[in-house]
Amino acid sequence: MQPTREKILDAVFELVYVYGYNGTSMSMILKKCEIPKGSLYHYFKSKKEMVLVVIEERLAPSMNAFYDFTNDGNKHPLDVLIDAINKVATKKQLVLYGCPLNRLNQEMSPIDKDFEAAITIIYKHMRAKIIILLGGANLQTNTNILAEFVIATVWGALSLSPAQSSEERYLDTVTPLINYLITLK
Amino acid sequence: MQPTREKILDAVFELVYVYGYNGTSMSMILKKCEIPKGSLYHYFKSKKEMVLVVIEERLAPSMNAFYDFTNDGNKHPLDVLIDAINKVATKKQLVLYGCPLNRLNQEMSPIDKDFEAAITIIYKHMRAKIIILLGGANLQTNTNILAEFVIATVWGALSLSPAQSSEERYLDTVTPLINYLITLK
DNA sequence: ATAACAATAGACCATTCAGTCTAATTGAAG
DNA sequence: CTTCAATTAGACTGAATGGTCTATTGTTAT
Repeated sequence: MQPTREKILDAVFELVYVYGYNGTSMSMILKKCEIPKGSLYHYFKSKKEMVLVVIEERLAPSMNAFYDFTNDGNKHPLDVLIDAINKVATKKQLVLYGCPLNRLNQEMSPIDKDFEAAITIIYKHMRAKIIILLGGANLQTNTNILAEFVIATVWGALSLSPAQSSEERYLDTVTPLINYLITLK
Repeated sequence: MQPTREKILDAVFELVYVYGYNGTSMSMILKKCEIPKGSLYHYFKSKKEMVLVVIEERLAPSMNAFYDFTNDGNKHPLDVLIDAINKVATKKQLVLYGCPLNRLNQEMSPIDKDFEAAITIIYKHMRAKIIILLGGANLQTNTNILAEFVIATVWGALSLSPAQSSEERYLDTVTPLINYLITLK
């Protein structure tokens, strides 16, 4: 069986992803984990501190996994990037709820410096990986700007009304992005 | 002096924009308006109903104003669109907090059907206006997809970490989008 | 002037919130 | 077995939540 602390982090990650920080209550978390309150507060001293741990131990790894391009050997960097963009479509939760980092960012960054800082670190790490990847392509374009553009477009595409969200719609929305990237080769 | 009902709607719009639906309490609203609770509940029967009214009477008009292209006479449709994209940079609040429709969408659409419906109506209306605009350009591309791509990219660019948000950064992020649009002429 | 309704005023309510506290239970080390 | 800390357990707290209720004040029509 999963250790209590890990069980809590998993539950908090999922609940905050869907309901947001302010939309997730401690009682929802306790119910989902089926643990007593004393256990939770034994591991974490407050709700905020707990979610900050979730950002580090759950959100950061899941984002980094997505932008880990080290395996791709001799492909053109832009094709590696395009593959990553397409791969997003296969993750049902992403298509349905959007990027968890972006969601939390929009909710919390404007109102809490600690969240903003934690989220910004992950964002910059992602962006750095893309910039490094694109660096190997000798493009005419500014790769810093290009990396940010790609992230913005993917995040935006994932945030379009969940009402009609689907794998196809995401891929449609992202088609011009891919067309543009191809022209840069 | 502004009528009470309008004063409430303005305050709720601003507070929900920054703090989100769940992050905005009735007491925050009452404090900002400096009105007693009885007045507020005289005009609105609940928090939810009140915010739905804000969506209709404040959010929808402010979004529609942005995508009203009727005035531009003989310009190329793509230039009209590019102007609109650039104009976003001049709105400090947009650059700082992101698109209010997108923010509310991400927070509420996954968890409340009524919010999702109200937000989707505004979104579709915006998109329709862009599609009509692009229709006058006889492009080789699918204008439906292109419209969604543009909205996604702008929303995404506005959502990138508020920590370093600025007019310049937004314009940078959006540069590849504009470059791409120019190639379609 | 008075009736009738709209609007203001804020005390009050049940519930939920995040968080505390003490006690019981477990598990590992000696 | 005993000791001692880690963990589980959940009753409890004070503050904040969204919402109700009754009383008062303004305004307008007759």
